[in-house]
Order: sequence, then C-alpha cells, then structure tokens
Amino acid sequence: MPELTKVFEHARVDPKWYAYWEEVGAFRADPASGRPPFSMVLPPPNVTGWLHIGHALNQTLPDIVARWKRMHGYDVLWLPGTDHAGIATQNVVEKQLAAEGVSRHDLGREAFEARVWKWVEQSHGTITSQMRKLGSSVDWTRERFTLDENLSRAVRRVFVALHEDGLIYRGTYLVSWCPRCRTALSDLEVVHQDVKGHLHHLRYPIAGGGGSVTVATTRVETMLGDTAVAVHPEDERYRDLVGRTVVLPVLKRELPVIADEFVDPSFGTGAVKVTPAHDPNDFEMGQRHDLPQVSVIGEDGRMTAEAGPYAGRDRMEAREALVAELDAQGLLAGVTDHVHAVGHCQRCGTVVEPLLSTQWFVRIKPLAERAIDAVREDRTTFVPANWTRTYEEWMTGIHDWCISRQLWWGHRIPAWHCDACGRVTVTEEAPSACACGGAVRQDTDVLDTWFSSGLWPFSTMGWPAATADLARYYPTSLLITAHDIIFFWVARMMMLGVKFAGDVPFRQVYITSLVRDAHGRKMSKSKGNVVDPLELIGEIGADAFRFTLAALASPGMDISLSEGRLRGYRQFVNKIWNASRFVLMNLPDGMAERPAVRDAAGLDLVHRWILHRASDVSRQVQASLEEFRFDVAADTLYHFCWHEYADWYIELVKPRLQAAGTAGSDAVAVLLEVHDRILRMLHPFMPFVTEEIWQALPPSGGDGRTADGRGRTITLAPFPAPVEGWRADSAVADMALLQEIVTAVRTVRSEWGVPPSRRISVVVEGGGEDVRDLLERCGEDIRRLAGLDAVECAAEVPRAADTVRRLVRDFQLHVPLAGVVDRAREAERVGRELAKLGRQRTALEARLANRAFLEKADPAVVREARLQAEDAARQQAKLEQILQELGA
RNA sequence: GGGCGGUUAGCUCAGUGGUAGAGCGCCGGUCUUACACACCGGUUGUCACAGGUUCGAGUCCUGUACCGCCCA
Repeated sequence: MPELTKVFEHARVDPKWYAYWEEVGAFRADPASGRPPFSMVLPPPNVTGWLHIGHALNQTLPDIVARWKRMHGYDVLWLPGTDHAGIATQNVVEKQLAAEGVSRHDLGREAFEARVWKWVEQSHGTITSQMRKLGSSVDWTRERFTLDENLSRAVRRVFVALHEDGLIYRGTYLVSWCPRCRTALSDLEVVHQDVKGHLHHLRYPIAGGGGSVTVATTRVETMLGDTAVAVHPEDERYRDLVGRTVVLPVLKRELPVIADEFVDPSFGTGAVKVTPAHDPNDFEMGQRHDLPQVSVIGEDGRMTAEAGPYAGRDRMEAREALVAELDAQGLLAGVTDHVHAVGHCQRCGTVVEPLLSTQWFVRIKPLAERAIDAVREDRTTFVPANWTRTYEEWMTGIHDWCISRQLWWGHRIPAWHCDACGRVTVTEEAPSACACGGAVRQDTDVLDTWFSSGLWPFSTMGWPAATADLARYYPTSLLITAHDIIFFWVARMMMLGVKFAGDVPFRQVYITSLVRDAHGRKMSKSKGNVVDPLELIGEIGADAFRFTLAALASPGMDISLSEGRLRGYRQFVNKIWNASRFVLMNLPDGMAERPAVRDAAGLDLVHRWILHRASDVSRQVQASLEEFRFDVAADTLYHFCWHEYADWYIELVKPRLQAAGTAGSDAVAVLLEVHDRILRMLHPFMPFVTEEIWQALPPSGGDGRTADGRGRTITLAPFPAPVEGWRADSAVADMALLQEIVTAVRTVRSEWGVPPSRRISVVVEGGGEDVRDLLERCGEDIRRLAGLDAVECAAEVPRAADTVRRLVRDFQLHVPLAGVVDRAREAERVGRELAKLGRQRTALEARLANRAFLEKADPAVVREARLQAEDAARQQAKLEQILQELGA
C-alpha cells in the first residue's frame, strides 16, 4: 500500500486485485483438489452489447455465494459464458446495417454471419471487461459460448435424439410470426400488450336472402380469410341459421354457419367469423369442422393473392380500406372502442401475425412431466419457494414449442431435405446423399436460442462426452437468476437436463428480483431512467455498488436503486477503509507476523466484549447467507462494523494501544484479530477494498497464505467461524451499561450546549455494585468518551440548583453545569419523560390486570411484563422526586 | 378471467404473535490527532382500510381499495 489516502480510491485499487486473482488462479475450479465441490453456471448474457443493472445483480449475488463457499474450503466452479442470442443479436447487427443503408440480403448469408461474428467479438469483450470490473469470480478457463463447437455438437445430439424419440416433429400449424423479423416465434417470445382499438361489427348477408348475421372483429382484414361463421349450439337466436350459408362480403365466398361450443354467446352478437389461417382459436375450430384454411396475409405482412382486390397491400392499410368499403356497402353495422391484448414481437415490437407455416416443434408434454416431478420430489427447490407454483402451473399448461427460426444467426437445424424424393434426413453430421440417392441440402432454418441455452449446465461441461467436470460438478449446486426467464430458461434447462444429463441441472434455484429505478419504476430506454452499472461503479466503486445490491436484495421484492442507499454504502466502504488506516497506523513498527490473541478470560472487558460480538456476528452472517438473506447479512455487518466496532471499540482501544506491557500487546492482538475477521466476513460483499487492506496486514499462520505466494489472497482465506471460548455475556452486559452512561452524559451536554472542549464532572448516585465496579474498571474510558474530568460514585449527592440530574436504569447522574441550566426547561423535559413512562406503565399494568393474560401467556412474557412494570414504577417515583426538587 | 407480490418514518426498505426498526434526509452542536464520504445528540409513524381469530395482531384469517408483475 504505497500511501494511505483519506478516501478509498477504488479506481486505482480494484483492477490491480482482479488481475492478481486471475494470475494466482484463485477462481479456478480443480476437480483433483479433493475438496468438496460447489458449482454454479452463470446465466450467459446475450452478446447484444453490454451488461445492464439486472446482470449486475445476477452476478453480484452468485459472486457473494462463490466467494463465501470458496472461503469455506469448497472447490468452487462458477462457469461463465455468453449466449449467441439468435434473434436479438441478428436484430442488433441488422440495425447497424440499416444505418449504413444495406440489408442482410444485400450481404448474403455468409457475409452477414461474418459481420455478426465481428460484432460478437466486440460485445464479448465489453461484457467480460464489465464482469472483471464488477469482481465476478468466475473460472475464465472454462468460459463458453453457445456457438462453441462442443456446445453445437450437444445441440445436434439433442435435436437428433428428440427427433428419434418422436419428440421433435415438423408440420404446418398456426405459429406466431413477426413480419419484420421474418421469422416464426415461440409463444414466449410474443409479448401481449393492451392496445386501444376498435371492434367492428360486420354484416354478413344470409345466402338466398333473409337478412344478415352480424359478427364482430378487431382485425377486419382477416375477414378475407374467413371460411365459416360460428354460433354456440344452444344459442336460440341462431338455431335456424346453423347449416345455412352466408355470403362473405367483398369476395362473395359462401360460408357455412357452424355450431361450436367454443363460441361465447354473451360476447358481441354471439356469432363469430372463423378464420382458421389467422387465429389460434379459429384454427382449432377449423380442425374440428374440417374447414378450409385461407391465408390472406403473407410472411411480409402484406395481403396475399387470396385477398383479391386487396392483394399486395399492407395488412394495416388493408384494414382501413376494407372498413371504408364495407361502410360504403352498408355492411358496417357499427364501430365500438375496444381495448384488447395484441401480441408484439419481444425483440422488435412489431405486431405479431398468426400465420400458417411449416416449422419444427418439440412435443413438450412428456419432457415437462418429468421436469415437474423433479420439483415435486424436491430434487430441485426454488427460493423463495412460491416460485415453485409459477413453475408448475406453466409447465402443466405448456404448449408445443416452435423451435425453428427463419434467421441467419444460430445453430442450423441438422435436417437435410432431398429434392428428389422429398424425404428429410435428421442426423448429427451432414449426409452425403439421401437414402434414395438424391442430393440433399440442409434446412436453412436455425434453432431458437433457448434450445441451446437449455443445455447450458451440461453442454458447457463437455456433454455429450463423459468428462471429469460433468461427473464432479453436475448437477450444479445452485442457480441464481431473475424471475423473467423462469419459463424461457430455467424450465427448459430442467426439461432437457432431466432428459439428457440424467439428473436435474441444479439443486437449488434462487430467483432474484428485478432492479428498478429509485422510485420503483422499471428501467427503460424510453423513460430515460436506465442506470448503467459501469457508470455507477465509476462513481462509487464496485464494492459499494455490490454491497448496495446485496443490502437491497430482500427475497421476493423488486429492488429500487435508491441514490441515498448507494451513497450510504459508499460511505460504509470508506468507513472500512479508514478504520483500516487506523489499524495500520497503530501497528508497532516492523511487525512481521500477527500476534495471537491470548486466552480471552484474561483480557480486558472491552476486548472480551468485541471478541464476543465478532464471534456472534460471524454466526449470524453465516446463518443469513445459508438461507440467501443477503440483505440481512449485509445489514448485520454494516451495523457491527460501523456502530459497534468503529464507534465504540476503536474509540476504546485508542488509549490501550498506547499502553505498555500486556495491555498494549493485548490491544494490538485483539484489534488485528477483529479487523482481520471483519475483512474476511466482508470480502464476499466487497472483494476489492478488503483484499487491498488484508494484503497490508501482517500475516498470520492460519490465514491460508503460503510461502510461494499461491494463496496469498483473502479470497482463499477461511471465512470466520464463531469461537466458543470468546463467549462473554457479562462483558456484553457491562458494555451496555457503559454505553448507557456515556450516552446519557453526551445527551446532557448536547441539550445544554456544553462544548466538547469543556470538561465537566459527573457523580453517580444510587448505583449498585455493578455500577461501582464498572466505574472502577472503566472510569478512564467513560471520562474519555463522555468528555469528563471526573466521574465518581456517592450514596447521596447534595442537591444543587445548577445540577442536571438524569435517570439511568435505577441510578441517577448528577451533572453540575454552572451557569447554563434553566430549571424550568429541565422540568419540562422531565415532565415529558414522566408522561411517556406513565403511558408505558399504564399499558403494562392493564395487561397484568387481565386474568386471561396471566393464565394464557407464556410465563416468561408475564414475568418480563412484571419486571418492566416495576422498573417503570421505580423510575416514575424517582423522576417525580427530581421534578419536585426542580421546584416545579 | 386466473395466479403472484406489495401497501410500515419525508424517501428507499427491514421486521421470527409479546412496548414499532435501519439507511438516507431533517434539526442542533463539533475541524476530538482513522474517516467532514466524519463525530456527538435529537426529531420523525392512525404499520392502506374494514372485519375476524387470540390474553395480545404490523405479524395469522376473511373481505375491500389502490399499485405492480406473470399467465390466458
């Protein structure tokens, strides 16, 4: 440590230590280590740009776990990597091309792919650099990318195996189609948003005269593809109409009127138009009634030749034109405002069109069933547990998964089509020819990105080969990820892991919340409230940023990234820094090794107190981390470090450090011991500052440092364990008393405006043995902390006019303050205290007067209430006396 | 329509049935030799509303209102 600045300089310190950790291989998993394994995979970020604040949370929490487990001696594998993110990445690059005035079609598939690879290199570099700045302790030697050769091989293996099992099929069905991306999407990639639209009521004339039937629709243009009108079979109004035909306006096609239970008689007129080629419900109705499917909208979002006079027009344009035409013909029965959910492309926001299309699908029910069972059998558990239900419900109602995408970026589907016989050959490697001898060409489609992400926990470990990593680290111990990808990712990993890797992919899944802005609003570019994690790290440092995320990460609650909290935790990091400066500045010159703390029983009260507390806190932090209460662990550490260790212990140890003999050496030993434990407990939360300081502390035999330099890092030092021998309940009680006395004096000083420079004196009246004993042992401490030149005990103190008296427990402090005391004001204060005490006493006595309370409440609670009531009564009496003597 | 979560101090949030807490803010005082990103002291509440269970409810149950998310 070249120089000790007053403010922690994260920008100077942080990069140094990350490089060091990598250099000594601190994060490398070692299957041969003989230590127990603990494994996680990082949810691979998309190579679409850079990490956002949500990624920061989803790296900080697992990093805390990884570092904590490592310090407990586990052989930790935290495997990093990135996702090629098919449609998302393709869109990013297409936008860049558009800015240059070219399309991917201008480039052609190969050149386009090359262009994307170039982008991937850049984005990957950005992401990994961000991860290093954040301090993520991943094993870079095992980094993976979903398009790596081995991961691609895993994709082909799984595709072929599912196909052979009959779980992958190809067919023509209604799929969600993005006309802008020009690809099919899975249900999950369609985002439903409420849109204000219009419900158009259209009259379809009944064939052969006799009026018309009115149907309602929000998508008028699809009428051109209608092949029936449907009513509910029990709907009296239309009973006679079933079996007859109506005439489709404009195209003049005759449509049968059918009866189907699906129709809701209470919606609109109770009669609906049926468009099997453009609506999922109508598609099914069409199957039931064997209706023709007429596609009037094409893959480009324009009307097809089937649309007659509207062919070639944009779907939205056609809608307006049709409305006008129908209106002119008197077939528009009315228009009402209507809010309805419209599907939009998750990646580009375009309104999705349900289209008939030939695609590859995964028959998912059989896979889902096993994945549901795995969770029911607790082979995988969710934290918080209520996500289990969300998972189960979605898995239960799951639909087949459309996995083919008409993109150029991704894993090519391992299927080869024969031009001669039309047969499709599905194999891992390209066949030289079709079985019939005909030439084959590979399917041009690629797979849904999530198909490869679904294999991530085992494909990254070498599957399908039986590797040592797979044997040792699979199933992984824990997955930490956000709730918005439970369906996309967690569910798919479960299904595919159970099916192909022989077991669940992870034993526990901790679901994190979303990070929102300071006022709980979702961050979005359009709102302009997006917080860039790198910017924040630049401002407050990675340590403070991480600590903030941990402190705010209470389970099940979204995180509001409040500026106040961020600033507060930056100050906390600085507090740790300065407490460390204090420790380092007070070490004897040339201390080569840390002295051991001698038997606690022989130590001074303040040492026994802080050792007891340090031990207690390590127990609490351990317990909190075990149940993923990062917030509670952070809070415990914050309070202990700042408000016990820094505020009290450091102040109390100052004079002791100057003392000669054992008093001085004890002080150094305990101070170093506790400080070292604090650093180690804080390390998982704030890795950089703790390493910086720890490296400057004199080493100790047991802290994991070895002669060759390997292991000379706090990252591999043991996480502090509680020490039974440090238990000192009496020291804790004595300290509480000391703090009460000091605080009472400080309050008097503050209230009467006594400047810190002015020494005053205090006489304690009526104190018991414990008080006298404390004054004897710690009189000097009390004088220092309260700014006194004398503090003594007396059985009876003569009353004096300018003496302020304060009640502490059952004794009182007499503080002579010549010339500043206003008796009336003091009487007012005592009066307020008395009133408060009276309220407390009344409430307690009311409880004690209640027979039911005495009979049914826990005896300990009753006893406690009694003691409190007695205390209150005693204090009341004394305060009344004080008040009286004040002359009020 | 189904499901999940939330409503606690000015703000952001903890809170295991037993007298309401933290950080930030606010008010007053301090450059006390680790830290002014500090120190000392103080202030701050119909725990959304209405019922119920209980000796006792912020905490458990039911309902209502509002906010948010997911699914259809």
